[in-house]
Amino acid sequence: MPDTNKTKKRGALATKRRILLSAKKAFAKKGLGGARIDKIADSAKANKRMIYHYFGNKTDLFLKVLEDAYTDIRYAEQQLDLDSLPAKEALDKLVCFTWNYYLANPEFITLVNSENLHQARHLKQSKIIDDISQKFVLMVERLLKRGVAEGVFRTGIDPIQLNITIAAIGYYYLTNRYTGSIVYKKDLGTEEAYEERLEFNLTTIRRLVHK
Amino acid sequence: MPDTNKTKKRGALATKRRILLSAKKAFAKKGLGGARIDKIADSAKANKRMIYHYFGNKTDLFLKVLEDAYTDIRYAEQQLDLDSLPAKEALDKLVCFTWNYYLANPEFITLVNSENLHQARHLKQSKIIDDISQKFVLMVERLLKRGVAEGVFRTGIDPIQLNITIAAIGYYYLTNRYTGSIVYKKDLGTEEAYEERLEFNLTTIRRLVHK
DNA sequence: TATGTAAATAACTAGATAGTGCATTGGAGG
DNA sequence: CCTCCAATGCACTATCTAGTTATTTACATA
Repeated sequence: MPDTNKTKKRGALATKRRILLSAKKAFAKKGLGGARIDKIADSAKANKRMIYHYFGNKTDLFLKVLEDAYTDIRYAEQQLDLDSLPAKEALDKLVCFTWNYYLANPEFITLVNSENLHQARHLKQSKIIDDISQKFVLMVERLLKRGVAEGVFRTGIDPIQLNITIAAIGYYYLTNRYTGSIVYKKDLGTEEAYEERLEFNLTTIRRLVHK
Repeated sequence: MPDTNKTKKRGALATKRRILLSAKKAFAKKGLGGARIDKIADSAKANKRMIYHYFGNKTDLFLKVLEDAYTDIRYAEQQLDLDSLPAKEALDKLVCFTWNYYLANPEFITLVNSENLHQARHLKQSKIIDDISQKFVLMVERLLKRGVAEGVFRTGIDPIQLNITIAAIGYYYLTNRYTGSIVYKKDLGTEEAYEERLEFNLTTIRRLVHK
């Protein structure tokens, strides 16, 4: 019988998954440089040797974690099915989704931050990122065109700049809420503060595209 | 003759300055965890011992670098003299200034990023941040009120949310331009790309406050 | 010129840290 | 039951790192 590849001799796949999950947490919390291989192995209830066995080295492990993070968010975006909604509602939905995704998956933000600190050195080598990104950009492009056709969006909006802006107003708030809470002398990390911010972001984007 | 405290026996003040400058570069490039005390000492053309002599330890040095970075930007903002301009022009000026400051002082961004990764643990202990931040928040508050009085801004805009948004749309673009260039298959780091982004940001904020 | 003191240096320590060589184990196929 | 190999475990290394101890050097003042 050939190997089913579902579970090898001794839970190989499960071990791999545990390592990836622990690595994601560690890299998100401490960055590539700050995360420790020994601690990742421990918290994955695996042996350090397995990390090198399955992933080669620390930076390869980091790349894999990063690729998975991008794959996950891009997949979730595709499930939004924006094409079946009126443009205005679709855009609102995208803004809400982006915000809620960041909130529910804080590792995504800090992983991306860490990679940008390294000037995307690892992601540049990735062979899967191009594919999954393209669909996402096209989706927003279609949405903008449709909004113009429906007569609710103005013309001439660059989809890339819009995408970046939607990400920025959520992402920045969440990454910088710690220093922000000190500078503005207000706890930006409460449930009410989050709701207030989402409302403000919806206004910002609606006004940006409005005719 | 008592010590003038300008330059002690052997360039103490100059050594301190060189250490701070090197530390700023190192922390900005690698983060608190990634920066190396030995390398900071070397590139400051100082001895490692001097770092401990003048700054105590690594985290204290980091806090000092961070405090200086905040002091610098808040000081520069005060020089804008927004109160003497019509509200609309003043707001444009603030958006441009923020963008150009980030562009000209990339260390500021990465230092703040690093501190947020640590949940502002160090800045919380700072005794000077509160003071310098307050003036800044009040400045934007006055600007918004004046814009309403002049009849050019709508009412009910939260100055904190506006501040955060102005920072976000510049800051996020610049920190994430590396992964962004891959995702959007477009070099976001060119001079033209920067000009395009600033233009877009001005539009975003103008539309956000517009009556 | 002598002297006290701050500035600077070098060598060291104790503990981490990424990565490896090699032995062991356990389960699937024969 | 046996055999084989992927999965696992353990101990080791070479290097690095924050922080320290002990010492020397240079200058301002008397």
